[in-house]
Amino acid sequence: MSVTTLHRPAHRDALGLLERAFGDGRMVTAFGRCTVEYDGRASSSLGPGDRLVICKPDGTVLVHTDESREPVNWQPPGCTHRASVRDGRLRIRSERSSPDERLDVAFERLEQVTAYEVTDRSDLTLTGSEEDLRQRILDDPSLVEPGFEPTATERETAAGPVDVFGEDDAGRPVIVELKRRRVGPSAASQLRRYVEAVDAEFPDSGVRGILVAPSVTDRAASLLEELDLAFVPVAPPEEDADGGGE
Amino acid sequence: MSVTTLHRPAHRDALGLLERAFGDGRMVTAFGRCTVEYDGRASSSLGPGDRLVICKPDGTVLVHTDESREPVNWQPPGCTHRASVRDGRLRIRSERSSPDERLDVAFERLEQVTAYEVTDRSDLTLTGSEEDLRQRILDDPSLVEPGFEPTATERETAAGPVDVFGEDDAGRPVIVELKRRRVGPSAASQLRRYVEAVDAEFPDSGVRGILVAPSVTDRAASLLEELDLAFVPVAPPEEDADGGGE
DNA sequence: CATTTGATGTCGGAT
DNA sequence: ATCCGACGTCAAATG
Repeated sequence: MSVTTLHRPAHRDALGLLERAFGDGRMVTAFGRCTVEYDGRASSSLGPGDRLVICKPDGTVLVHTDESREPVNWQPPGCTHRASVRDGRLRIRSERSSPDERLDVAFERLEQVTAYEVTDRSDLTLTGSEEDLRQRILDDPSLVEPGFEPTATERETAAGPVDVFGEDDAGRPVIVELKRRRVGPSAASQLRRYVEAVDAEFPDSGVRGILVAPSVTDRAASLLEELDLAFVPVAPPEEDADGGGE
Repeated sequence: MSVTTLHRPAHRDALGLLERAFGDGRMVTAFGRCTVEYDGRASSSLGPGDRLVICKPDGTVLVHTDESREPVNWQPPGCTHRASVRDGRLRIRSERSSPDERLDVAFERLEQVTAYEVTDRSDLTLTGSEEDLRQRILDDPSLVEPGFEPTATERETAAGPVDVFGEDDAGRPVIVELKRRRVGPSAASQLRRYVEAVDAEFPDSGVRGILVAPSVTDRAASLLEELDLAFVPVAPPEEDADGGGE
């Protein structure tokens, strides 16, 4: 059976299903009125309300309300779940160490508990990432500027790895920092740190820094100018402009 | 009825439930073997597999596998969901504009569909945030250094708002940058931008920058030294050190 | 709207 | 394990 559901279960029955599901690696959802306590990197307390709780076999817990993409409370992968009944409430506790963190959900009313068998899986293929932008630059370095010649990607510097490293037509070292979307001041600072690091490696070589992104904010533009860094606009990856459909 | 569940429903029945649930603002979960296509800020394609799909009345869609805290695909709040049946598959489409984004889930096997009525809600109270750290500093400025006197929080500068602004015992302007956890080089850069901005406001006033955080990485430490910025360690917010019984 | 920054960010990769 | 930067980051506060 791929899905097992209990509707308004007795605690005893819900507990049994949860323990079996946790034991054999099934994913679980529980819905009902509950409170949630979290303690770890921070601490939080959530009063009674209707929430959907998801427990994954990898140790993840998600507590979702009917709003927002983000869970109101959660536990990351690697935790261990336990279910129990105390004070007439069904409880789900999920813990981990390093860092020590603990999440407690206590249901005062449990509407439904479901266990899912997840067998099939496929991988996601994503396009439009910074990696794609780098590939575009490597395919056509003149997108950065005529005469630019990439010599390395992810080149290590004292300030961290540089996206694309190369030389301009005058033989000067060029550091290219890629961003897939409009950037703020922090990207300029980041680029500047790289330039300084490489400048220390090759004193007086005239190291240049070029930020490649769709666009920059005003503040970032000022900062780039002040730091003597260049900005090269690149169009964001083409939408499949297939007006399509309907 | 607070929860409505259909087990291995006919498409027609599932469609009806989805349309009703979308119409009257209920939250929905659907589990089964499906493919997912996304196009918007990036594009992605997800082959057939077992996933839990959550549609919220605020326009959120989450597609979860049995691993990871993060949905493998999603749509943020503000989208509009529609359900349909085409090519013998139950489909859920969620779209929004600005930016134009579209998510399509197509079930080739639908194990269960559930609609939830979410009524109750409470607010989360969280402690241990940067805001808490600021409050601690303001309560006891000597945590930064003896003689430090805060004069403003979120003080505006050309580089953005400064966490805590004040004066040291010699009357020099002090910029305090707070971080709730161990910091890397970017925090040092950020602080440096603030210092430069304030230095431009008060030339030759000897503006100082102090980073307050639990700890810093080696690279950040070097950078701080190089930039002539100070670091003051603060213990992370106390865990309720109630060793507590097992 | 756009900008900026924090987050229990999470995640993946490299050391 | 720590460090580092990307992310379809998200979400809130602010102009």
